[in-house]
Amino acid sequence: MSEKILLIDGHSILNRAFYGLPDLTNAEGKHTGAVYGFLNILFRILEEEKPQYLTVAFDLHEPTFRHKMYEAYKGTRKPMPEELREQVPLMKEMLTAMGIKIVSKAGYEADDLLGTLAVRSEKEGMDVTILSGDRDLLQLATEKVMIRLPKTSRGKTTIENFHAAEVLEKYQVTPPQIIELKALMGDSADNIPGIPGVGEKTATKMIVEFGTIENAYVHLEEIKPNKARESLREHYDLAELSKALATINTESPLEYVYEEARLGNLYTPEAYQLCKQLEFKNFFGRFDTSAVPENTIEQNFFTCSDLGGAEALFKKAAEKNYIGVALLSDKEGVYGLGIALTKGEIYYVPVEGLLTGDYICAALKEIADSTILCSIDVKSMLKHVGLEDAGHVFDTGVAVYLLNPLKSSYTFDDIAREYLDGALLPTRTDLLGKDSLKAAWEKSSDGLMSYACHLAYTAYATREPIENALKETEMWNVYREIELPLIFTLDSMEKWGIRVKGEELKSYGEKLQVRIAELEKLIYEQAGEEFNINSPKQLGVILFEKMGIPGGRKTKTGYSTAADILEKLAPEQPIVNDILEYRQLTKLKSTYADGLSAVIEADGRIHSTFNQTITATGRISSTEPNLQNIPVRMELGRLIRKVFVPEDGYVFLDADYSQIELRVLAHMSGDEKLIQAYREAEDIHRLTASQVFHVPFDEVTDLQRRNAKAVNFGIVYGISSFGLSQDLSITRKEAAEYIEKYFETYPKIKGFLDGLVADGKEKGYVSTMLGRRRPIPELKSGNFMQRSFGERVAMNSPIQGTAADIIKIAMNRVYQRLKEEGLQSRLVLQVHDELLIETKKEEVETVSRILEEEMKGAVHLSVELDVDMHEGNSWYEAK
DNA sequence: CTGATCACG
DNA sequence: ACGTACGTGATCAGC
Repeated sequence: MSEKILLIDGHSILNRAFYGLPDLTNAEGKHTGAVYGFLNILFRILEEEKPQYLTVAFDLHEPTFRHKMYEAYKGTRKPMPEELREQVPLMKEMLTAMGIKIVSKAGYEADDLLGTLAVRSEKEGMDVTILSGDRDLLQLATEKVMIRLPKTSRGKTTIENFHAAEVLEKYQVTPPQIIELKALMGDSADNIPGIPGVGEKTATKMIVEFGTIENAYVHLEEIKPNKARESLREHYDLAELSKALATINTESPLEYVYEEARLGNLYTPEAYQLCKQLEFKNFFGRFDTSAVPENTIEQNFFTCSDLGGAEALFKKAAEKNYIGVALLSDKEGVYGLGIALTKGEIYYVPVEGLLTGDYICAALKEIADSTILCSIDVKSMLKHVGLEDAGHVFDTGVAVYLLNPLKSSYTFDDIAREYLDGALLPTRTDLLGKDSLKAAWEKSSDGLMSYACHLAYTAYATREPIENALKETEMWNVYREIELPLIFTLDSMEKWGIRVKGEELKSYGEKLQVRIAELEKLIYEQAGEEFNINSPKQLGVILFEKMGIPGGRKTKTGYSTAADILEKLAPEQPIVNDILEYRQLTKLKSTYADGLSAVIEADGRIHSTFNQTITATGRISSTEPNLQNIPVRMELGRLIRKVFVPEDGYVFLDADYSQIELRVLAHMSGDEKLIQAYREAEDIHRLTASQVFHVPFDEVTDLQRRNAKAVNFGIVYGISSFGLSQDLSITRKEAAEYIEKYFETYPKIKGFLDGLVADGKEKGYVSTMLGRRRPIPELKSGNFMQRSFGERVAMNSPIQGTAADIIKIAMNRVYQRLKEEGLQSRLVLQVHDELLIETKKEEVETVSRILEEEMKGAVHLSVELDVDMHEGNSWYEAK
């Protein structure tokens, strides 16, 4: 087995990664996307190829021979965007840290070095793989030299591979003839002028026929298209120049020692540090961190495992103005407590012997009377410590979420790095590995102690800078008035949970199963074979190949079998309808009937988790299970809501805002016509239709109303004619006309939306009415698709986010009033614009008044906030 | 572990 | 020319 060398075209791959990926930045604002993408593809290729040698070639930023020749011909190369330029040294630093050989040479391009090394290595008897984004390199392909060209389409990277044979197959010419082809066609990206009037087709024909440009000149008179012949005759100098430009020099005088390029351990401590700095979390797992020296503060950690010591510690803690705490706990119990009294006095109190979880939690509650507990996750602490006053806690996680709601998680090492001057703390995985808290506790691991202390330290040390940041960004009010109290509201909802009739859920599932089995049989009969209906891949083959339904194709992995596609393609096919019904039923069974059954707890209730730090817009989300997507639109699914019932002696009161987002739009835009519409109309979609289509209110057709409704939605989503046309199955042109008419009807809306985009571009973020921000880095992207996305987000986020702020205010007030007025009724669910209260029967009147007052009065807008309310003995009845 | 699909607002 | 509606989470297939 011969040895293998991997040669990488550094700039070219970095370039691909830069344009193919969203613009990532780390906490310091350093651009990292290209480096990340480069590493991703590097790791992938290494795993596939397993080479013994590896070298990355870079251009130097000095003009090379080939540049000079070209620049003499015309101008200079186009500049590299700054966001990419700054990543070049970073990339080299990373490669060096990983012990990877880098080559570059004054006067030579990376291409030349790659070509030179490829030729040399092949002579040494090696297999060669060249990774580049540049098709020019194809001239180097042989039987032993493979060129790999990564292509990113729709976010997914596929790689095209070329030995000499594949080049011939795809381009009809040999690899050396690629040079001739390029020279004739030209390549604006590579600054090769080419022959005017000669494109890919003509060039290929000429080279296939004559082999080389020189030979083509010999046979000039035989060249077919007259235009090409004359152009060629006229531009012989250009052909010569182009050929020289396109030719890769395979004999560069490069000093190169193979041993220096031998692949060793890439996952060095230096590389790990760099990955941490750049926040490449996905790569952390690749490093063996056991031997990595950490920048630690551990010398200040003390364990306090005796009762007397703990007492003294708690007493001291109670005298501080604020302390950092980390209660290590899960559903099953409490494992320990980290306490930071100052930046240097950090203690760990394990649950052990006389120091029980209950004791520690009781102590914490008492301490909170006289000091502020700063924690990265207050809600998890509330599960065990019955605090009631938001004034006595500081939630680092929620605060950092407000400052940047785009992150997918808020870990202490991230928070420390961002708010403590780049401090590099070990990660949870560094300290605990893959162990759960419980597992670590059972081992009495030192890691657990260190973990608790690092958490407490971070919460303590970051409080001030984070508080300052909230004030500077004018989000202190949102934090204090909305998010902080919300922690307590959500905690209460989670603790109460919602009662579910397990038996009925089970029989609902069984009922579904009967029909599912019938459908399965029908589908197999029609298909003529048994297959996995749940596999889009298998299903696609059956429908579009075996059964010959026309018009397939859509996704990168094969045919799309999504419901809307199938409905448009073959609404009359019985098998399609059976499949759609099958899909619907299996969804209901697996996600809802079976899924919900599995999470009913011993108290007969489901306790979902409401996450406060997930969404980019400020909404909350619900997990394990998600109670915010229980079916309602279709009757069969809606029936599931019958198993959600109040406790005996209670009923449900369900209250939802009517079109809150459109009302927010009316208010924020200040459009008098839309505001007036809301003051007048019961049915805003019908009124919109009547105004947009200039017909009397009572004569609006169902179709007109439906269209108007879709436009209303579209506006809120960040309108685009394409999106609307998809939704309504109309042409883009028609959709554009609707939108235009809408903007004519409500003249201030367009200005408002344009203003949001302009504002977002200028500031880098957009804001809700209450000051919550969402950064939109995509607005600055050079990529059309990403920038357009940014623009839609700039239009949608302030609206969706303001609505989220409003219902959060309402929830907090409802929760507070139920508590203050000593009522037994309780808030149990929030579904974005809807609140569900498990209401004591005697309190129905009081509670409905509270709901109406607090929901309508949460904020004052120039349109009324309308609330629909229903009472029932199940969620089904109350909705 | 990612993509496709589909449930909700 | 580019290729899309905004925001979520759970499940299943198939690498």
